[in-house]
Amino acid sequence: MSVNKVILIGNVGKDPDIRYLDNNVCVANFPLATTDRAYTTRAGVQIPEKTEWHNIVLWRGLAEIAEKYVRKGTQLYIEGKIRTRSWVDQSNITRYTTEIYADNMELLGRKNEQIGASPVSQIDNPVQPSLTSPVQGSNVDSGNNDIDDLPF
Amino acid sequence: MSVNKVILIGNVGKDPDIRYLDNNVCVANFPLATTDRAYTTRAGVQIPEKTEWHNIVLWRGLAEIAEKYVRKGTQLYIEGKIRTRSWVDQSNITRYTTEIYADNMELLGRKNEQIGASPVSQIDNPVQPSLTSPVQGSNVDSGNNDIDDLPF
Amino acid sequence: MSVNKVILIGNVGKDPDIRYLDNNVCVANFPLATTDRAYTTRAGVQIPEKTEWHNIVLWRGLAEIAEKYVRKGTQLYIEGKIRTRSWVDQSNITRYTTEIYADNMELLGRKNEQIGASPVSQIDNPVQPSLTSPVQGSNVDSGNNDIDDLPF
Amino acid sequence: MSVNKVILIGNVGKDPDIRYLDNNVCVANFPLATTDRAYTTRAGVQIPEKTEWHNIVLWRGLAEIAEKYVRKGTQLYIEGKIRTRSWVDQSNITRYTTEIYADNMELLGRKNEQIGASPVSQIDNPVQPSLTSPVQGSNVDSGNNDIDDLPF
DNA sequence: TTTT
DNA sequence: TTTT
Repeated sequence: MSVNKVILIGNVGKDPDIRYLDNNVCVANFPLATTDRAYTTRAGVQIPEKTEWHNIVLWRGLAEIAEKYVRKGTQLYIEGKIRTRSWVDQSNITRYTTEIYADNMELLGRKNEQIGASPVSQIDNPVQPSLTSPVQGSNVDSGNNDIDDLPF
Repeated sequence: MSVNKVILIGNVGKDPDIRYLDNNVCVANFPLATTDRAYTTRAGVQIPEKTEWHNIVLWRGLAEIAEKYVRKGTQLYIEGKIRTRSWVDQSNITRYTTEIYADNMELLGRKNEQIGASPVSQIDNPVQPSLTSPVQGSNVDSGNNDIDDLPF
Repeated sequence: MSVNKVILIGNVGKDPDIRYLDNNVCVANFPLATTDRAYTTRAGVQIPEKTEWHNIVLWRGLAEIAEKYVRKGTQLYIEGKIRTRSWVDQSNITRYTTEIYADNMELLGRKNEQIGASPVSQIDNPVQPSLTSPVQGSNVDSGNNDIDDLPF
Repeated sequence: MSVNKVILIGNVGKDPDIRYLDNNVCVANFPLATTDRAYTTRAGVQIPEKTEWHNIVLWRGLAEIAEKYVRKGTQLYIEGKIRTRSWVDQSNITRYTTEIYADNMELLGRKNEQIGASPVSQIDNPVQPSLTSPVQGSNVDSGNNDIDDLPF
C-alpha cells in the first residue's frame, strides 16, 4: 500500500566507484546529473537552468553492468527508489544522505557512442550489453543468487 | 534531455505546514511515509519493513488543496521531482535537505474517508475536491497566475 | 535501451475473471477505469470528464492476490507495460487489443474498506494481504517458480 | 483520484506525420517502438525479443518540435497518457485504436547525433531545441495559447 | 561532477 | 511522523 518510485534520465558525473563485498556481491556508486531547462516566468524573470545531482547506488548484476559500460558522461535511464540514510559525522552530528537505489538501468544513445569503456569493447564482449538473464537487474538476479542475506 | 520524476503513494505524517508568501502564493510542507514490506531473503534472513520519509513541498493551487483536504494520515499519490537544497547550519557546516516538489497530487481512498478535515467539509464545500481549473496543479495554475516571479 | 512503463490508479470495473492454466499458473483479467477531470478551456469550452478503460492482465502471484482481494469497485495502483495483441475476428479481419500486463499492484484505501472480498476475510487470513514472498509479484515469484515456460 | 501515465523510451518508426488544423494548431503522429529483451526462462525456454509499437500523438508546441527534430530512427523519451478511440470501419464494425497522448518529450542521445533532421539544422535554428517557453509542452503552451477550444 |  |  505504498509506492516509492524514481525515474531519471541524465548524465553520469564521474566514473562509477565499484566495490565487491566479501560475499562477492558487486556495488556501484556514481553521481547522475539532471538539468532543468532555463525559462522565463510570465512576469519576465529569467530563471537559469539548474542541475540536480543524484547519488545512484546499484547492486549485483546492475553494478556489474555499470562496471563494464558506465563512464563519466554516459547518458542513463535509471528507475529505482529513494532512500535516505543517516550517519554521524566527525562532530557527532547526525547527517542524512539521500540516495537512489536503482532496480532498472538503460544505457541511452546509440551503440557506437557507448564505447569509451575501452577495456570491455572486445570482440566477444559486445559494446552494447545484451542484458540477458545472468547479468540482469534485481529481478532475475535475485533468482540466481543462492547467497543473499543482504538487507536490500 | 533530462528527466527527474518521482512517484509516491504513502501516508501523511502530520498536518501540513501552510504559509502564504507576501505575493499571496501558498506553500505547503509535510512529511509523507512510504513503507517497504518486510520479507525473508532466500538465505532465510528476515528483513523488517522499513519506512522512508519524504519531505513534500507544494506550491500555489496544490498547496491550497493541501490546506483544505490533507491531514495527518491522509493517503496520497504525489508526482514531482527531487530537489536537494543546501543550507548552512549553526556550526557553519553546509548541510543538505532533499525535498519532493510536487506537480501533481491525488487524494486516495474513498470519498467519505477523506473527511477528518472537518473544518472544510461544509455544505457548499464538497469533501472530495473537484480540482477544476482554479485550484488545479501547476498546469492550469500557471495559466491563471499573472504574478509569477518565483524560481519554480 | 527501451522502456515501456504504465502507471495507473483507478477503480476496477467488475470482478476479476480468474483462470488457472494446466500448469497451475493463475491469470486474472479485469477492466480498470481512470477518469480525466472535466475542465473549461481558456476559450470557455466545457470539456466533460472522460473515462478511459484499461484491460489489466495479471499473472501468477499477482493474479492470486487479485482472486482474493480485488472486486468490482476496488481502487488499485497498477504498474506494468503496454502490450497490443492481434487476433482474427469471425470476419477474418485482423483486430488489435491493447492490454496492460501488470508487474506491480497495490490495493489502495484503508484496511477495513478492502473487505467486500468476503470469502477471504477469515481469522487467519488477514484482509490486507501481507504480500510476502510466496504470493508476491513478478520478482520473487519468478524466483520461486520452478516451472516457468511462459512467454512473459 | 485517478492516474493514467505512460513512460516510454524507444525509437521512432517513421518520419512524423504533421498536420496543421484550421486554427493553426499543430498535430504530429508517429509510431514508436519499444523492444523487450530476449531471455531464457528457468525452464530453459528461449523467449525471443518482442517489439511493441505505440501510436504517439503530439499537440501544439510538442508537435512543432517533432516537426523540426524528430525523424525515423530518433530515440525519444515520451511521457503521456493512454487513450483508446473508437471508430467505425467500412464494414460498419466498431473498432478501437489505442494511442499515447504525449505531454512531455525529450530527444535522447548526443547533440551531434540529432542532426539527420538536416533541413532544420540551420544557423539560427539550433539542432538541439532549447525548449523554452514558446515551444514547450502542454504546460507553458496552454498558458500562451489564447485560442484553445480543443478537447485535450 | 555531467550534459545542453 | 503515517500506515499496515
